[in-house]
Amino acid sequence: MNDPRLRSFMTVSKALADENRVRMLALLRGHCLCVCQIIAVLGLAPSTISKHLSILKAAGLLDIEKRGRWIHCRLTKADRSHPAAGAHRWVASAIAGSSRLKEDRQRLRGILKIEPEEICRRQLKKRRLQ
Amino acid sequence: MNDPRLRSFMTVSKALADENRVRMLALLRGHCLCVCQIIAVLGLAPSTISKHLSILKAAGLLDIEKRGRWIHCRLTKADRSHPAAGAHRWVASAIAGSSRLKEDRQRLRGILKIEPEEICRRQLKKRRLQ
DNA sequence: TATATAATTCGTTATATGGCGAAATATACT
DNA sequence: AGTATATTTCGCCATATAACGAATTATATA
Repeated sequence: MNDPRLRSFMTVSKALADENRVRMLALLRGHCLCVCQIIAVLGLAPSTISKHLSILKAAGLLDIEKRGRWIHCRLTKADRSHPAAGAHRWVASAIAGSSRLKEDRQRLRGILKIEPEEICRRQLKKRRLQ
Repeated sequence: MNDPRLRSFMTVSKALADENRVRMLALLRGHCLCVCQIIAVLGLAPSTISKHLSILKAAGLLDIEKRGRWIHCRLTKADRSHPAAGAHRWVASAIAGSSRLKEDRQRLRGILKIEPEEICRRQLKKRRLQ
């Protein structure tokens, strides 16, 4: 079965079928974020976040840009023919008004006031204590 | 956590995260079908199809109408504010051109030429042989 | 009322998925 | 070159999900 159209659709729909990944997409709406910032907002292990990001990237829902040791993520813009484009529109309209995502945005505002270096330092310290 | 907006979105996105359920939605685009017809096209066990249908219904993606012993399914139309409405639009645009779904439509054309009673009779006979 | 039957529910099994921590990788800094 | 560190990969475990067949339910028909 070689059906690229259906397969890429399924990759996107499966990517959207996890609440934490949807939270990530919501965070990235309007922001380009460093992985450590996403970790800080969602409160999941770095390895977990990393896996989620790779799933979203494979689905064409976000782009990853490497800047030295830091990795920055942003929602994809281009290619209206790819399922991901329509998915972004759907997600944006469907999740408007979610209280949980609102809390995430609130937490993000706090995070954005701190330097990324400081965020990473705190996460490292926290992990060493455990 | 009481977040109806996000919860209903997740119910829909999880409903879309299975290939066989997407096949069902594609079949129902433009047709109102009996459960036995869907079984005949997809070739899955009745109990499996039934479970998938209940998931799609719970997500607000299809309506079920009981006509005697037969149950007819159709895509939902109403309520543009529900995530399901946007989902229908996204799915329709994203899966256009899938070869697998085209094959399903082809098979459906054959099925639609047979009386539903005859379909059920054949399925019953087949199951009894096993 | 008894039987046939379209569909569902239930119980079981196999596979997929999400989560973590430890180890590995890659890049900056000394 | 060697060390620190941001992120990823890997291996493991727990849970979720999809599939089936058997038993059940609900409706039509004899």
